[in-house]
Amino acid sequence: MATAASNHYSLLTSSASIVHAEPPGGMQQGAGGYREAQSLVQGDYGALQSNGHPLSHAHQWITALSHDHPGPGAWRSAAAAAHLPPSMGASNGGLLYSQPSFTVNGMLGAGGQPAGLHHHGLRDAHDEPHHADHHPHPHSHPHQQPPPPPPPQGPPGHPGAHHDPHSDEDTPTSDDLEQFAKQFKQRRIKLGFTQADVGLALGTLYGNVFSQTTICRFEALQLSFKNMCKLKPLLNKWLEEADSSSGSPTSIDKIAAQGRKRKKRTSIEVSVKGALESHFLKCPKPSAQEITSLADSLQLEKEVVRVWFCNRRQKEKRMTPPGGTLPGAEDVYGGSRDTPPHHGVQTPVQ
DNA sequence: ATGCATGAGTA
DNA sequence: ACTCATGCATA
Repeated sequence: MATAASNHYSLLTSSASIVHAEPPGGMQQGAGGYREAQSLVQGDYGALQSNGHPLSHAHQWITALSHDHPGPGAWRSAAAAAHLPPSMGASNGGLLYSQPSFTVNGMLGAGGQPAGLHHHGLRDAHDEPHHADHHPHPHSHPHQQPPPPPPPQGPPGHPGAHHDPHSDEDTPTSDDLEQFAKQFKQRRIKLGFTQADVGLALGTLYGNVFSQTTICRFEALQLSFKNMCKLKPLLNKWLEEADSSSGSPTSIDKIAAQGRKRKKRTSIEVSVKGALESHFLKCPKPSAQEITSLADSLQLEKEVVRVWFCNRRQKEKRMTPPGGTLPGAEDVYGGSRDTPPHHGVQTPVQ
């Protein structure tokens, strides 16, 4: 039977007392109506400490980066870019990451490190040509890989002064990002932090919490170019703080995702995935009706199919292609790429 | 590490 | 309705 399309989401009502036991086998594919329900409980994230925990952290999404930016670099304040010497010798063999990540280790100086003091705006200083690079050609669906290596985002002052790629000033190149990501991972591991730890630390440091997922994707360069650029400064700063205050108290901020019901993850059968794959190759952007009929033939909710395509497209836009450069189909960097002699997308994947 | 999902911002 | 950044849940 194809895929389980559960239509009732577990209500993770606060606290960790409920161990939602989902009986496998109860897969009913009813029409989905979760969209409606979700809008009712919108905005419960920040206010659901029903346990009586003195949790006062409620600001997580200050990511209100719209079109109101400081203009001159927001990050280029002072942070001395401590370029990390590539002296790491051993790349760990892998499975040493612990999910629990309750490592009470978030650094944060208790003595001289006012963590949550002032979280300056983190909006990415972008005038980002959201569509400045949009497909010049009216048709041709192949794909478009915009990330023009370095978006011309010259600071209002003196251009033509690039020399050190490690400086958090100018926009890094894809190559820089790749190197940074690698070094970051090594350092992080050596310091004994998990990806989740870093995510939390960033939250306490700047007010922006990130999940293990995001850190993981950063290290694996599985984010968009723009996103990578945005996170790099933060992670860079974390590194500085990390090795600087190694052994400081910690502030375990437990920001759990409570409340809000999330649709249970739909498992799509491999065979069905294959079908979707095929369609994607033919048409990466099917129309609403296309999706509907496709969903019908595959016996999936329309939403699921729609989301699948969305996610699929995003994947295409990531930086590093899965499993390295595909033979004959590698052009993640669009046409404006002069194939640098060095750096072959390698994926050591821990 | 990754698949499916949510939501803000846009077009 | 899409893109994009991000994350819960899961393999």
